[in-house]
Amino acid sequence: MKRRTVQRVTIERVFTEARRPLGPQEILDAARPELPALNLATVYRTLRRMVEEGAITAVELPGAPARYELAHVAEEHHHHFRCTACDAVFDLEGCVDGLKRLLPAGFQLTGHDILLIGLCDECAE
Amino acid sequence: MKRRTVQRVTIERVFTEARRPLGPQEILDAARPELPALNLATVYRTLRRMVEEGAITAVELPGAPARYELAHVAEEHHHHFRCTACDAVFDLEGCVDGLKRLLPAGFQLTGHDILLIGLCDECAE
DNA sequence: ATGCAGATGCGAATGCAATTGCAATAACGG
DNA sequence: CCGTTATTGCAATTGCATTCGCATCTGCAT
Repeated sequence: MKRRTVQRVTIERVFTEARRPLGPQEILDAARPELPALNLATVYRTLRRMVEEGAITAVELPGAPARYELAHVAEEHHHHFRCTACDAVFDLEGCVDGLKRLLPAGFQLTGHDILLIGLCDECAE
Repeated sequence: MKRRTVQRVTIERVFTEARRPLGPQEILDAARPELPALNLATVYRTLRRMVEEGAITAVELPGAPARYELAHVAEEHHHHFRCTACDAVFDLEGCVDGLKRLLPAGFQLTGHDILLIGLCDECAE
């Protein structure tokens, strides 16, 4: 039977408060102030569990370990922004047109990823 | 002093003939018919060397090891397509407009990656 | 043809993210 | 409040891509 532990509750709250995709270490850092004993292995176990349950989904990024975001966010088609200074990832709203135009003859398009890169508001100051 | 070995010449030719980004194992597979003794470590060493020399550049992909493409291809701004069936990556020409529109207030845009996903012409048949 | 670095092949080793074994801990139904 | 058993912390382990050590080989200047 599934139990509602402090660790799990805290990790869930970290997600809802962050409002952006988080990596395992980011989650640990965010949770440590309130739960100093939290272990990275527990974070990984909880992430895996939450993915299986469909509570969160993985955000794969080029050349970086995956981040995770709440499933209800992921349901809305959207893309991401990565800050080159603080390495945080943010959700973007909306999409662009004209992707099919890039497709070579005979290729079938089933999906796409767009990643904007630059400085987030905090790092841009 | 730098030497012109069969291994290196073969790897260079594999690149020019492939006309798409290649991963280390793909390079090995493509070269093996003519150079059965070629070793993966040599492929890695050669790739590293070629990156340092500026002959090729790395193509980072979400959730997959990097591929490499000839530098003169990379100089032209372009994006990539990944086939979900054969896992090959292809170069695309052109780009799209309206990316800035996705940017939240205060964020600075310095670059972007676009990856189209689907079936390549061969796998679509 | 010769010699000497540079390059290769091979297996072992590394780095890093992610996972696991296990004893200790704690959630929760009764 | 108890007992069961899921969950945790911790350290050790895995898996995978990539790199390294070193003896051997081979371009290439002489």
